[in-house]
Amino acid sequence: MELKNKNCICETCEFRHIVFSYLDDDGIQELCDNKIEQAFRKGEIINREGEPVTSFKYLKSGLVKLFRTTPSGEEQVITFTRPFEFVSNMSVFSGEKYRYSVSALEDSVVCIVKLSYIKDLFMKNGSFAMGLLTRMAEINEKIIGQALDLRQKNLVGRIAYVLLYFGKEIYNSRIFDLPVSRKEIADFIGMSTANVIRTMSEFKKDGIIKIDGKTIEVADINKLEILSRRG
Amino acid sequence: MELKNKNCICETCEFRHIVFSYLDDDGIQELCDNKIEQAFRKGEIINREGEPVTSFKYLKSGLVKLFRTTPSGEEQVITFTRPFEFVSNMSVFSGEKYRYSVSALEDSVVCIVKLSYIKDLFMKNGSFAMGLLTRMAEINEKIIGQALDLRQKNLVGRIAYVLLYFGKEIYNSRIFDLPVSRKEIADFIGMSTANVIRTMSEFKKDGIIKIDGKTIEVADINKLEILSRRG
DNA sequence: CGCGGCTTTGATGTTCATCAAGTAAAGTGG
DNA sequence: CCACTTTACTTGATGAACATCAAAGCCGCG
Repeated sequence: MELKNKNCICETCEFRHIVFSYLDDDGIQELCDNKIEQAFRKGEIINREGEPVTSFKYLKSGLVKLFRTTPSGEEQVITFTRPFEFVSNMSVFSGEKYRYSVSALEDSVVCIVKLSYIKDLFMKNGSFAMGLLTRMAEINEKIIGQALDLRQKNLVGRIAYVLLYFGKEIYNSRIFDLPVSRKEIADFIGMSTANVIRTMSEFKKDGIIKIDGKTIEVADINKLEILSRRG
Repeated sequence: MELKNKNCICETCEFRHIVFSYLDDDGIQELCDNKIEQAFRKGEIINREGEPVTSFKYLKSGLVKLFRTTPSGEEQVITFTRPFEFVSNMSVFSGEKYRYSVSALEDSVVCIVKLSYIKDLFMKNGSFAMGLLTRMAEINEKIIGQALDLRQKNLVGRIAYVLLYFGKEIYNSRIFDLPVSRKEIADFIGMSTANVIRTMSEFKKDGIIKIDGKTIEVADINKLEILSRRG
């Protein structure tokens, strides 16, 4: 976990157009002064459920998972997010403690902004506030929609859905390396690890996907989509 | 579906302290001028999934359910909400169309505010914006948390959870009339109607609850809570 | 009064979790 | 770099949990 307070490069950050599109150059400069970047290696925890929220964070690069731990000690994976989706989630404003944990699935860089600064900005700059609200709304809709999508499907449908999700939403490629273990997929779709593996093996036997360890190749996307829909 | 553009009584509306606590008297007066009240009878649709969002709505009195319809035509119930939780949900800012349908489970009154007015207010009044964001965040956390809670439980645990939810969160009473059919409970917890009924009958047999049609009395809340936790 | 929808219960079958045992892979310390 | 340990993965067999089907009773409503 390495801390680098780089020279300010926010002016050219591609993020600017997504999150802070309503800030002028002075505003961006000020943001920069209140921001640090932090790098996390694969597997490291970025936020821990229950700990106080002290800053506003967003993912600059990498891939993370949101999850929570049930009273009985099992992990529930809530969703996976790429850059341009916030890491802090709504916990920032809705409470003083993180509702979910966040960990890095790939090496990731997180921008960390003083919470008081973001709140101040939010109060003063209506456009910024509107942009932030809209973005947060989208993220929540995604999480809720995913949960509902999965809920209505059976095992086969859920596996197909997840594979399509990684292929289309996360990697935008027919071939990709799964960033998660089979168990994490199980924790995401709410099924047992053994059955996740079994179902993936069957997809392989049926020529729908090819598997080599973590590497997945979608061989028959049509069939996968049918399975996802009908599941 | 009856429309009444009452004389303005927003100054004394208990809502004021929840949603619009950061508006002064002039602000409230203005809000009133941009608002109408609409009454819905039990069973009526307030918002329909897929239709354009034209106004900002919140529940003044009554009880509603949020739901969506799956491609195969089944209903998925997302959550139930009482007054002080918004009806519009995040759809208002995150997209032009409603993501979910909303219908009245009891006779309900909805306040309808011009969307452009709310957006304008949001832009100009930072405190209002902050209050709104916080509230919306809470609602989303509730929905997501409920979905995750239910996901980790088995049939028995889910039924126990739902009964406790109605008793504690919705009615705050040991005896209450279920505002939903058995099928709607099934659509909420993601189990079959037959098994919802069966499980409730077993709770009755075991003396955990008493059932008389829609009327439920929680006889042994301890046992119910244990079942909910262990389920 | 009769129809349709909601409720109830039993019987049956499918789906999925669990257990177990073995293999591969990945980290760990010498 | 190798032996060791641990963790992830895989597959089969078994049983539990749950859906589905069916038939009957109930209730509200036109």
